[in-house]
Amino acid sequence: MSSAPPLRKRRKEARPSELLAAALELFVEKGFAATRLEDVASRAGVAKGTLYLYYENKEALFKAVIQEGVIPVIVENEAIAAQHRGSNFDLMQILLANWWTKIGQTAYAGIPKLMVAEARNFPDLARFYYQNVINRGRALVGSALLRGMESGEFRKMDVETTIDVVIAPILMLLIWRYSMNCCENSEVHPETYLQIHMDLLRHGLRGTEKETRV
Amino acid sequence: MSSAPPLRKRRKEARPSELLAAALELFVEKGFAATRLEDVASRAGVAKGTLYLYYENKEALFKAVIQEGVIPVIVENEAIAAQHRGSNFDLMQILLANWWTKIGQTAYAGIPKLMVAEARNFPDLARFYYQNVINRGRALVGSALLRGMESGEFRKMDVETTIDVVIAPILMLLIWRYSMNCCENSEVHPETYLQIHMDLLRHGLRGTEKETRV
Amino acid sequence: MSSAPPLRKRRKEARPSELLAAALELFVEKGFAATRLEDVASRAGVAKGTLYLYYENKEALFKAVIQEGVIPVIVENEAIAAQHRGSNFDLMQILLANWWTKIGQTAYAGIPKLMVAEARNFPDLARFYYQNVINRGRALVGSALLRGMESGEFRKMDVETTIDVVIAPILMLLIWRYSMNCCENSEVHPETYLQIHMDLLRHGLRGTEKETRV
Amino acid sequence: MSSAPPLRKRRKEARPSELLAAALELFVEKGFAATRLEDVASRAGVAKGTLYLYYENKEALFKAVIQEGVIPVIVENEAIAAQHRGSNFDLMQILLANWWTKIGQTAYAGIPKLMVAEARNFPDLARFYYQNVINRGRALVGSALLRGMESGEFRKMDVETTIDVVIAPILMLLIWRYSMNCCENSEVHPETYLQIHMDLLRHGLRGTEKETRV
DNA sequence: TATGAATGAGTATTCATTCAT
DNA sequence: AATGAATGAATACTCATTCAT
Repeated sequence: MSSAPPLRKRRKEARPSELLAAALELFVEKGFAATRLEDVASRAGVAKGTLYLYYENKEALFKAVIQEGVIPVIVENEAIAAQHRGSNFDLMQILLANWWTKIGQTAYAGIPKLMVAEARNFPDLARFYYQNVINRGRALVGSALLRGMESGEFRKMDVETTIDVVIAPILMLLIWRYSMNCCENSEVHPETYLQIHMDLLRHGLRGTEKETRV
Repeated sequence: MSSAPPLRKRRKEARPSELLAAALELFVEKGFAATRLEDVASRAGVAKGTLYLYYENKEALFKAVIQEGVIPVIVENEAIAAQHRGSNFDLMQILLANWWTKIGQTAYAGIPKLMVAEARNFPDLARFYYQNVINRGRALVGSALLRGMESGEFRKMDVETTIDVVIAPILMLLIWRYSMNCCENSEVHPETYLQIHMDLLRHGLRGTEKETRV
Repeated sequence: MSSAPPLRKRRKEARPSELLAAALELFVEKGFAATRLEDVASRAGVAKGTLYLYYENKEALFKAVIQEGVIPVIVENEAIAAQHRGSNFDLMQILLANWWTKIGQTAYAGIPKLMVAEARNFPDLARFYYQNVINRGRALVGSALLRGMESGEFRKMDVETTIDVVIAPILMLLIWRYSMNCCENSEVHPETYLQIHMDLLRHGLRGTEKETRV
Repeated sequence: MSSAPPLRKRRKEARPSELLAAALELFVEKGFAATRLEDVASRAGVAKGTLYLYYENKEALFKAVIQEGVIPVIVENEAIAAQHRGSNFDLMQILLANWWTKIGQTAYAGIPKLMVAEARNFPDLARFYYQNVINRGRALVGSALLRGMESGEFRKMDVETTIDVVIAPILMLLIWRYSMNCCENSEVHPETYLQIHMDLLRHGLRGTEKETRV
């Protein structure tokens, strides 16, 4: 009780992240449409109306979840990529590792499945996510692939399409976990999965020796 | 049995599949929750109440859609695999081609996204789908991979996990198409995509020359 | 039970007017915004959802009330005016008498006050009412005034403004009854009120003898 | 007491009228129910909670607005009438002119419509308004009419009812302005309107020459 | 069989009011 | 006195399901 800020204030500052955490959990668990804001509020320990003091509506809440949770990782990865020198395949591994740590192993891991499931019904959200997450993520992979192809580290392929093929298993890993996990034997070991994916890619993307020499 | 059966009877017998077709389209387009049974009925040319003569409720209709949808193609592919001799990579290409023709290019293409989106809400349906579609699909890929590894055509890897990595981009192609397609530049060219996927796999799975010789 | 139409059908045909009557009562009693559709429905003896089978939403219900109740009287009066020959003051008396019988002495009498009270908050409704009721009512009075001025029956005055002055006491009579009626001694005797209004108008509008002769 | 009192104190004492002014504007603009107390507070430059230090609740605020609004003008007109000698029609014109200046051309002009719209919901307020404003206003007009009839300046008519007929267009002018003004061509020119009203009255009320002589 | 009229549970959002600071 | 964070009651509208015809 010495010099702590008043309780009211302390709570006010903590509210947004408490609300975002509760919203993330419920969105991931039940989907966007099926999540009741009253449940979000009560999980965060406040009343329904309080939520509206911080977020204008359900969509704004969702966007905030994405904004706070996912975009920072994209930004981090953009910085990593900008500084990186050397093997482009190594870069992709580093980006993946960071993404896995910050997203794949956290509560945010449920977001890709959430987006896939709700995109059609909430085009605004889909567009927001597409522009702020997907597009930027694709750009990261794309530039690594492009530079690798130019340097001879990778074979020459259609870059835009290759991006999607490269990303797909990574997304699918999470989508799987948050959809079909009901079925017992569907337990994938993520680290093994990612390792095999990258292993296949290493061989699959590799330029011919001739090209590499050049 | 000379001419076609009387119209009314034909109609009556055709009802279930007409309803399923209408339901598939709408479920795929809007998702389960957002699909109105009235719309399903009117697209099938009947009144709302009629639907309930054939399916107990919305959930039963959904299950019927899924169950009718995909299994026949699995059966076909199982026959193809049983007869196949020679390169296991070729076999995988053949299975994929058949699957693409029968599923990927038809209205059933929307089912994977639908299952992913709704699995959590319909655990027993998810289990059904898992056992009858996913497991059998995985088994097909798995035996091709296994035989390929044994023959030296493929490198040795953890088979179960590799199955998932191999399948993931194929599923993701469809999931993508039925979720994020709202966003302009997300136009993937499926044939190119699949070709690159198989191309990466060909190189990625290939056994070392040494092993192959053995 | 001889040849009566089935109960269901009979009720279906009666619904709209039952709903409109209930809506009129409640709108007039509580105002548009404060009227709960659930109350309208239950006063009409149906459930909330049933209302939506007949009227798309609250505003549509309101417009229907006006359409069914008020506009026909306007139409009648337009027909009366079209056929009328002779004194324009007499015409105004006839129009007023009809309006008083069909509106002023029925449940629709509450509508002017309703519109005045809610117009600002529901501009769509206001516009609808203005165009379909007020404008046409003003036109009726306006053409009587104009012809009367041309024939010398009335003095020459600014017609558009005179219309409003002539109509005002008539509207105010109803507005008064549905607002300040709470106060005991505010009991106006409508027939006397209207008679005095017309009496004042008769003298007030009268052309000079000179003009009349012309 | 030389200079103005300290700012803070002046502020405090000015609060109530600042709040009433803000409330009047908003009540008139949006109606009672649609006015948000937060908007009233912020227009008056205080926080929401502050409002409750001065007025117990929304209803109390509304009552205060009405009570402060109009009575002073009634008092003025009562004084004018008490002193007046000569033509009773002239007196009515003078009273109207004063009322128009002090009410019709100020923010108070919105009060009649406000009272009409809300009287049903606030019966005791309506009674207050009736007794303190309407009744006293009617009495002013009534005594002018009565004396005019006695002197032969006006025809003999039912005084109580004539009062209402005479007042109606004046009230309606303001009611109109604050309700249906949304609709384009409903632009009334107030001065013309009032002039025509008084003009009609002058002729309408006039006693027969015979009577006048007596 | 087939219809479609009727039902009523379920939810995002607003805002008057309270009260800890 | 003044603030503004927190509360929770209140309501339009949708749609799966039922059942009289």
